[in-house]
Amino acid sequence: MDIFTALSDPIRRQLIEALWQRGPLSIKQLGEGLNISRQAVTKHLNVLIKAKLVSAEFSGKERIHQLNPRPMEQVALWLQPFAAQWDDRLSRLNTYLGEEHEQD
Amino acid sequence: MDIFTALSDPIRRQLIEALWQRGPLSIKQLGEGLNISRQAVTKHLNVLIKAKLVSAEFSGKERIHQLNPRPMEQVALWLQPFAAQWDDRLSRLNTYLGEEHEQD
DNA sequence: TTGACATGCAACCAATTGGTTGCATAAAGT
DNA sequence: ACTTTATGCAACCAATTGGTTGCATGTCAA
Repeated sequence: MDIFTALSDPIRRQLIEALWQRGPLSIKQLGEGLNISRQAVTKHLNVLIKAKLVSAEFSGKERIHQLNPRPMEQVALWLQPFAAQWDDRLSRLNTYLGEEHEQD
Repeated sequence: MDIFTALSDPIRRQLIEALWQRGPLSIKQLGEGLNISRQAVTKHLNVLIKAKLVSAEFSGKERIHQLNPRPMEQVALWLQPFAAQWDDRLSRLNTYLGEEHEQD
């Protein structure tokens, strides 16, 4: 599953934000704010898992999810070249990235 | 049209890259590398236009497209909070952004 | 003015998406 | 043991997506 696709759904982005802000959560907990069925939440989470953005493991009967934000780096790296034409702040950031800080 | 959705398709990302690298191009020119019909290219371009990522105007019989990368900033800004947990380079960048450089 | 070229519009189609409901199962609480 | 709770699996569905083809239109070149 492609990461850009995984991030293209607002609900999935909300799930990511929730995990970011509130730490590891179960399916039910993650679904609480959202106005969709539990199964719909599961589907979205599975998309995120396939994209490696989220990892899950069982703790008893609960499936606990954890955010794995590193894959999102790919997106940031794709965006970089274009950043030069954005606002001042981001163009300075782009300059920064373009300096001798490469490591890979 | 949501920007994340616009960026979620690989062909649309290719179109963006083409406009970035080769400058303003017509529909036909943009479709040349791709193995899909002209109309499919048009559809993708229209998605990018609705997302304000691309602007187009006619020059004679040709519709010339231009990249408008600034809207992508939104994506970068969404990504930012998570960057702290990425690699060293990006976490330093995040620190940089988190300093007193805010402006908005 | 005739023909070639670049495009728009519309119909159509298969596959995917995002959602649902119903039922089954395993873990935890009483 | 019984009940509740959290989940998985599968079927189903409507809407959207990404693609196609056919035909119409406006522009440019000969």
